[in-house]
Amino acid sequence: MAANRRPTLADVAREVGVSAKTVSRVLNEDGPASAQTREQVLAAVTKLGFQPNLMARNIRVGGPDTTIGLVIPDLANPFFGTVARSIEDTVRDRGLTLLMGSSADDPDRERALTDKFLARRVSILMVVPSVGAGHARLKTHRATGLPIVFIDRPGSGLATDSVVSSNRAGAHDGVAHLIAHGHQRIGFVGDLPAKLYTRRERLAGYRSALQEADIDYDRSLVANAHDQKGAEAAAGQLLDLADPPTALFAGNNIMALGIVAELARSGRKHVAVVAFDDVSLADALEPALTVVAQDPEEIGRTAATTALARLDGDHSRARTITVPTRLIVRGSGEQPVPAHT
Amino acid sequence: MAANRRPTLADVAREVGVSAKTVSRVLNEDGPASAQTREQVLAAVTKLGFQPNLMARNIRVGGPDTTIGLVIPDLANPFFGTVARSIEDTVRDRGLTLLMGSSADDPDRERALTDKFLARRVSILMVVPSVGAGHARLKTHRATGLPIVFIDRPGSGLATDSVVSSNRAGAHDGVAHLIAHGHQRIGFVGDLPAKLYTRRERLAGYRSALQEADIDYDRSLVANAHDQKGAEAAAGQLLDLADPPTALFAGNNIMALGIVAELARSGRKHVAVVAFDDVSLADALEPALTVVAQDPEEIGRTAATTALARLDGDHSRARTITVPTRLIVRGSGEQPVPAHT
DNA sequence: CTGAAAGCGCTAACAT
DNA sequence: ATGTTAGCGCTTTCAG
Repeated sequence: MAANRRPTLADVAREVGVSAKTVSRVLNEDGPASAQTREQVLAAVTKLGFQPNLMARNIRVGGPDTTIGLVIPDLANPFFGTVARSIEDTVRDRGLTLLMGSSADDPDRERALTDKFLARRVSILMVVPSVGAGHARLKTHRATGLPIVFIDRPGSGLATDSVVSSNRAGAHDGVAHLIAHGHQRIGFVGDLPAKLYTRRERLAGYRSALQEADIDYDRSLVANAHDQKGAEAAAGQLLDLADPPTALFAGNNIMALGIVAELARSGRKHVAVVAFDDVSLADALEPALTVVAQDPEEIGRTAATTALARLDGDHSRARTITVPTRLIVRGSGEQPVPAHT
Repeated sequence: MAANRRPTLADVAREVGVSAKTVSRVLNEDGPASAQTREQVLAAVTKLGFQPNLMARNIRVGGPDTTIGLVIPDLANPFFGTVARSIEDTVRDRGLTLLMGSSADDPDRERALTDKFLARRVSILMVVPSVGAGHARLKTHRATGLPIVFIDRPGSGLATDSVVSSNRAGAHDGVAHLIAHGHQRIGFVGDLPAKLYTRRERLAGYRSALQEADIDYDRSLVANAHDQKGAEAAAGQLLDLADPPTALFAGNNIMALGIVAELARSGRKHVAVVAFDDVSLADALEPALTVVAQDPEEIGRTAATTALARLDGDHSRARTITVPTRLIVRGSGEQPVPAHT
């Protein structure tokens, strides 16, 4: 039961009676090899169960490792999970493997993860940056040719590619939809921290829609939370105001879950709702949930193709690519405004 | 703009005027070092932006790499995403990093991923095995001491640890709940392929509940699908039967989404539903969705602790650990049975 | 077509 | 407290 040593190139070479380099040649289809040696080598490889050590190979070749480092806030969040799958699908035929981790939106954890990825010499680094994480230290890595792409939010202190949703326009459209259906007092439930890029942008879209309709911005209608339970509480508080909102706008998918759960729990079916980001079962709710849908597949695909282009020598200026959102009207935005008393 | 070479240990050593080994010692807190050299080294490290090459280190040290290889069917599926996050949380303080990939339940893709992970000398291999993927070839890796854990389903051809839900008992309880509320014709919408372990087990639980209640098993009430759209169609077909079911049991979370969507779309609110695996917004549906909840956090945690124990020298027999499910009654299982005509 | 030697970046095992 | 040598498993380079 002792841990057997794994076979190495040299073991295979010895078995066949050739040099290590010959085995290497056969396996990598580098240089020529006689049909006979090829077969012998392949047979020995199977017999010994040899699998080349990719780390050793990489070390010698010197280039980056065939991995992509990906930092997202939460592996369990389906939005980021979908982004990740899309990235994977896009890079698969390039032979790249995903190294992943959750930052929990904590800059220290983000940094720990990126450092690990850099120490592993990833080919590409992709990060959903946390508030408070500086990225200036990544400059030297950019200089070595490492493509860095920020996803969902731009990074800070580093000019590099980023891929974001049309947060401001999307939120504007969602709120305008509510206004078009007669709502004047519209609550905003956003995620925390308040400085989060997506929250700021979406709040800006919310405000611009209000302004367009000559509705005064009322700070007391803006609430915050950082998880579903918090969003439930935030929604409840807004609706308990003396002059409560008749409609709510959810700043992201988790906030949407909280708002919908709270309305269902408390039986407030008359409150109109529009959410930023689609959620499953939105269709099956009563009323069905109107959303500003993001396109996580496209976000992932864009991030990946951008990074691959950089890897292939694209030296053009850093870009911020905005992936459009789409208002999907399903009904919850049209809940009637209560008659004035 | 030329790709600068990254600094190496030797560069740092040269900068300070010491040997490479000394730098190594300082960085790894191996052996002693005078306060002065330590400081000089650290300064040089910062100045040059040196980051040790983990691959080179690993190759020299010879042990496995500090990574965990994790193969799941779909990075975007929140069930597996939650399992992954739980694994990550459990191994974080051991310094292990996740190497992940989606198999799409395709044995070839599963194999390609595991091979890549093995070539990277992962410390632990965790796989949600696909139907048709043989695992006998992993035996030699087990023999070298590599912990292998199968998640959600047992592997085939290899005696190793696995962590699964109490599929059979859970499905039994869910179906029994429907029977207790008067349902006699209960449809089963399961995922594909039919040979999938979880599907078989859950179907067995369904059948045992029927049998317990002396209800004949009717094959025509069993439908299959492999995605949400398919589940919608499958549910529709079952309900269009001449003698349709009055209740449906969903074989997993995706099937649940399909069934609920179809019932909402077609306005068949009278059909009772119980789903295997919880879904978000289940609470907010009308009626709220009764589920047999799995515990993905516990599954991930158990898989991780089991693997870590193996890494720490636990040589006891391979175990299959069953994580209990829990029936969460929310209402959808109590939809009344239509009066007989 | 094949092999020998050198070296990738790092650390183990001895020196000193 | 520090340095030297060797070598991890592989590939590059240069000879044959």
